Parts: sequence; C-alpha cells; structure tokens
Amino acid sequence: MRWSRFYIPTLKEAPADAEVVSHKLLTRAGMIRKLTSGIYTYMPLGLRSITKASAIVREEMDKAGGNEVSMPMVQPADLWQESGRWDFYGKELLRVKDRHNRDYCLGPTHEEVITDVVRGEVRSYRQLPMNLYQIQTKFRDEVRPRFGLMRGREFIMKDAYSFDKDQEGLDESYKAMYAAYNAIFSRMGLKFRPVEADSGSIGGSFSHEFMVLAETGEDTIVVCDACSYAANVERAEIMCSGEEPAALEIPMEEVATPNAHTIEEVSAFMNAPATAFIKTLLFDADGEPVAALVRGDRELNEVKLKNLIQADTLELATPEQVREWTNAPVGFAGPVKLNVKRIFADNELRYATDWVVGANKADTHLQHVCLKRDVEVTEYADLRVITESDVCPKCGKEISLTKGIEVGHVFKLGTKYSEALGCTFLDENGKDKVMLMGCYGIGVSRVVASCIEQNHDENGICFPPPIAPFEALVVNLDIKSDEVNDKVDEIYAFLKEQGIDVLVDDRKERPGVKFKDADLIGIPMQIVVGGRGLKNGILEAKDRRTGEKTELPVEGFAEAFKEWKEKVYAGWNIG
RNA sequence: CGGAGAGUGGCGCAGGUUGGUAGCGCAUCUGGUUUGGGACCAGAGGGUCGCAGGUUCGAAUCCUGUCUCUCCGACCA
Repeated sequence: MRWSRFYIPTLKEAPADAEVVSHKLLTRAGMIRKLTSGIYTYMPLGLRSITKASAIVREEMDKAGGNEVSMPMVQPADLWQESGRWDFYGKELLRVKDRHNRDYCLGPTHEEVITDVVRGEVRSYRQLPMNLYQIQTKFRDEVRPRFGLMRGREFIMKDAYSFDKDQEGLDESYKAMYAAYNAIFSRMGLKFRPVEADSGSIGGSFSHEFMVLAETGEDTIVVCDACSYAANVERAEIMCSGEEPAALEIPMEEVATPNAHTIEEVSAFMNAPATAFIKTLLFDADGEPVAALVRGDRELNEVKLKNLIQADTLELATPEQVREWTNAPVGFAGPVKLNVKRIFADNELRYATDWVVGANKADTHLQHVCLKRDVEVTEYADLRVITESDVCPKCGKEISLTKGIEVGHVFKLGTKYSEALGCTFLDENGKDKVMLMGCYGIGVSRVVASCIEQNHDENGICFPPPIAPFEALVVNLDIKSDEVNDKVDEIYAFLKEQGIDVLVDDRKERPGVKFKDADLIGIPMQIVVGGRGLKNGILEAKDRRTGEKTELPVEGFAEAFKEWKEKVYAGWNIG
C-alpha cells in the first residue's frame, strides 16, 4: 500500500474535546473522526486495526468451536418484553418506532435474538453444545459517552452465546471461552488480567472480566500477589471479624450540629474522627425505601447492596424522598427511630459501638449510639468498597488496587433467558429440558483504544504488531531519486514476499514530516531508505517501541532484516 | 438528571466587558527556493460567528429562548 493513495489525515494538534491519550492519538493519527457524541467513523487506518483485532478474535473463537453468525441490529420490542428486559434495561436501550408505530430497539446485546434463533432450531440434546457468535456494531445510549472509543454509544463488539444441555456442559463452555479470551488478549500483545466480576444487568450467576491494565481505566481492580486472587472492586469481598462489644451504658444524646451536612463537616465540628461516625444512605429500591449503614470514612458498594436485597433498580434517594422518610433535610439521616423498614449495616459496624449518627432532625446528630441497643438492624452484610488496607479474601495477605479497562466479560447465564423464552430441547429420555446459556463479550473497538492507552509515548502510538494497521512502514526519503525509488520497490516486494503487511511513505513531503508521521501512527517497524544511507550501503531500521535504530546492510539485507525483525517481535513478548 | 465550561473557515484559537470593514497560527491551492526529525518567501481561496427571535440606524459582541458538544458527578456489558 502506498501512503499517497491511502488516506491518513494526520493532525499536528489534538481536537480540543479529546481528553484521554487514545482519543487524542486516534484522532491525530487520522484513524477516527467524530460524528456526534460517542459516535465515530473509523477511517481507513483505524479500520485496519479493528479488522486485525477482529481477525484474531475470529480465529480464536473458531478454534474454540464457535460458529459465526450475524444478527439484526433492529429488534422487535415483543421479544424484549418476553424476556422482561423491555422494562428493566433502562434508558440505555435506544427505542424506536417504525411507520406502523410498532416498537423496536437497537440491539445493545443479543441474548433475546440468539435465544429466539436457537429455540426455533434446536430440538435434541444431540445438537448441543452450540456456540454462536458475531462481530457487530452495538448501540447503547450511554448516559455519558466519553473518552473517544473507550466509551462510545456505537461500538464494535464480539458477542458469543453458548447453549448446553446441563451444568457440566456450561462449565465446559465457560472454561473454553475463558481460555480463548486469554489467548486472544495475549496474542494482541496486551497487558491484561482476568478478574472476578459482578454479573450486572445481563444477569446470571458467575462471571469474569478481562481487564487491560491502564491508569485511565474506569474500573478499579483488586489483586493479590500472594495468591491468584483478582477481582473487580464491585465484587471483592471483605474479610471482617472481631469481638462484638457489650451494649453501651452511656445513654445516647442529641448534639446540635448547625449546618454540618457532610461527615467531614460534622467530624470537624465535633472534633471526632470520621471512623466514629455511621453514614446512613437512603435508597429507593424498586420503589421501597432502604437504608444502608457504613462507617463514616467508608464508601458504600452499591452493587453489593443491590445484590443483597435482590433489587431490580436501586437508586440513591432524591432530596425529596430523604425529607419524606426522615423528616429532615439531606445530611441528617440516621438509623435511630428511622421510619424505614429495611436497614442494612456493614459487617464492620457490628464490632464497635459508641457511634455518632444523624438524628433525623435538622442540624442535629446523636452521639453515644449503640446499634445493638438503639437500632433494629435488618441484616449485617458486606456492604462497603474494599480498600488497600483490607486483606485478600482468599488468603488473607496484602492486596493492591489498580485501574483497568474492561475489554472482555464472560458470564454464566444459566437459564435466565432460555427459561423466559422457552428455549428447550429433548434429552436422552425424551424429556423437555431448558438449555443452559453462557454469554461472552469483547469490546473490539475498545480493545484498540485500550491498546493505545497502554502503548504510546510523547511522539505517538506504539502499536503491538498483531493489531497495528500495518506491520512495517518503508519511508522513502527522496522520491526524486531513481536509486532510492528502486530500492524502496525492492524492499517493498521483499517484505510482501515475507508475508508482511507493509505501507510505503511515497508522499512528496520533507523527511521531517515523514518521520513525525511515522512515529505518530505507530507502525512497529520502520525502514528508512535515503540517498545518504544507500551511499554507505545501509538502510536504517527503527523499532518504534524502543526507538532503537539499527543499520541494516543493503548487501545481505534479507538475512539482517529477518534477524532484526525477530528482535523487534521478541521485545513485545507476545505469547 | 445535577453542577461547570464551550460553540467564530477543515483543525487549534483571538476578538466579546466598551456594538461600527471578522482576525491569527496550522492545513489547502499556485509559483519559487529548500530537502535525514513537523522548511522559507511571495501570492490565492475558504467563515450567514450553532440556530431562532428581540433591542438598535447598525449585533460575533447586548437581551431572551433553543440546540449541540466537553468535563465533574450520578449511571453503566
């Protein structure tokens, strides 16, 4: 491919609205262009990377027994009503009407459609297991799209669905996908980690997320270096034990705390540490009020609460609801004589007493509160977000927290959708049984973005070879010289022969421009052909990742190149 | 949805408080000189200043409304 005939509109400056590195570089390298919030055009160079990532996904999926299909993006509402998700998926589901005023949605995921296909096809246990997948554009009407391809509304996803006759089969299918995902992300040259995860709104019982490790990640993950434990913080359990203290003897009493709404303000006002307080958070759980208590310095883990009470929707109470339930403005809610039926407390609160809490009365708190004596706690549970001072729930050793970008997620769905949609088969005994499902997603466009987050420097992108738009770039420094042109053609032909995907910069530009652009678009191997080098009988090869330049002799180029290429690839340490 | 900010040639920005010919850098086009890390000189083209109203002799600028985008939060495979 010749650069002069391949559209790569590079920019010297990043667009003002780009915040994260991948967004800036993808735009500057001419790989994407924004149409509107969260919706992008993949330009020729960008599409090449996505195509390469897709090819790796496809290969590994096929190897793992998947069959590729392509399902419709526009899906009828009745199918979603049948699964119950038309009402529960929320505003992220983009709903549209056709000319007959019938309801449809744009597919954010395809459990309904795939289950509909399979229930119409599969009759016998002999046809199972089955694994169907597709690589396709998804649409999710995100509340706040951001960070370029990282969280778009329209994005490319590989979604696979497995169907099995029993739990053992599902376990096998899940294991196979888990292994395939490890292979996929390893082959892409990403530094990643599979972690235990919450199953979220897709539902189901068991799941793992594949996290690319990067500072800009929106997720926080817990890893233990002593054992193999790794989990999303949403999911990470907290070990908590101790001695339950005796009921407090000092009576509780009111304290005036004018205008002190936050724990910080009250703690400063009363000159007591945040650890002496209990934070009372009120939620609307499927329309019912629920209170959750955590220590003043802790953060409530909403996912844990949601799972505990099995709520379909869980939202922090509005100021109006707070007023209605506590008879006080926001900032003074407390568990004592709280007119809320269900009060959940974090485990940690069981092992201490003498708390300060809100008094459900404006500008007032209560001190010397004892939960055992003064509050009817519905249940003690693990409700808070894990911190670095906690220990590994598996082995009890130290843990650390890091940021990650979720690029893949594998779920065991069980019978959630097959049950709702009546996806059954006849077993060996001629009995009707519900299939067990798993679902497995990879954010393909997000993979490319997260790869850039992980591999870049001040000059631009450093693509790992497997998902680079091209593997090699031949830079022609003097398009007016026949000698240089001939050598470029020769090198190009040679590289092609080696099965290398190569781009030639044959533009009428000054060398400086070509070098800058070469670094920006991040092709892993650069071969520079110029009059100066040829005079000395050498070509210059640059490893984009390290920036290291190597002189390759014109005579015996083939051998020298192969050796150099091995070194470049070895540096990537790709499995 | 709450809070903050921004919409001016393709991109990055100035101008706005004090209303009066719409400007700069990059990019583009032409000619010339250059040519191993984003060249220089000379010239050229391109903008109903997000949109709609209003005030005014006159609005990018003031007022009202509206749309869009970005960031923080809430939310989220």
